[in-house]
Amino acid sequence: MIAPIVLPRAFYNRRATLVARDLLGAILVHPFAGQRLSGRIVETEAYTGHDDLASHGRQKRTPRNFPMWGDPGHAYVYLIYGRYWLLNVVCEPAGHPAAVLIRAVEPLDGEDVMAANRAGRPRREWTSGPGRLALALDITGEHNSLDLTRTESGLWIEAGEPVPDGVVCTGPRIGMGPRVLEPWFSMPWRWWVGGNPYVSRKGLATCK
DNA sequence: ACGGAGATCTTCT
DNA sequence: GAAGATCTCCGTT
Repeated sequence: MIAPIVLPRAFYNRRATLVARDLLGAILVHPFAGQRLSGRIVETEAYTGHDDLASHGRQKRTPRNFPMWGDPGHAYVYLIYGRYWLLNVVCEPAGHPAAVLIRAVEPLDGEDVMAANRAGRPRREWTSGPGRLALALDITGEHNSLDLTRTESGLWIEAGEPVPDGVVCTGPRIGMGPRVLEPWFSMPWRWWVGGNPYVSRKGLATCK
């Protein structure tokens, strides 16, 4: 068996929209409870800096959002609605706040653990959403700011089968309030694998 | 299938 | 005081 390739820092040291595209097909890995929990990334969203009304990078630096200003390739895990953890990967050079939200994965390894973590829910609902996948893979605030380019961190992302352009869809980000007008037709923010059952939601879509 | 409300922490106005 | 990169439950259609 060929050793898996852990995505290197240079992969993340680019514009968030490009990283969001190229993360499709990559494998998120979290060893937990003696097993390898993993999933194929099938949906992402890009968030950038001061000019992005929806991004935490537009706000002041705070105890919550500080990882966005750090080195690319690190995790930014934050609590939303006081209830769910959301996993992001930091992009762009340090000092430029930007990140990609992992919105959905397709379960690969550790399915029995995921099933237990998702308490009897149908397989489709294990990892089809940013909050859900964090529950399924046991990703929490303890993983905030870990270096995802090192397996020693206990959480990392491996290269997977590339997803060809013909299968990729783009659209506006999910959950944006009325204040945020998305120029998604000129600059795609949300990326997903067309037709994949684990994509979290339908929505306006451009597919090739 | 669809819509509304609640849970509950961080940040902003 | 209110809104938010969410999810689940419970109501009605």
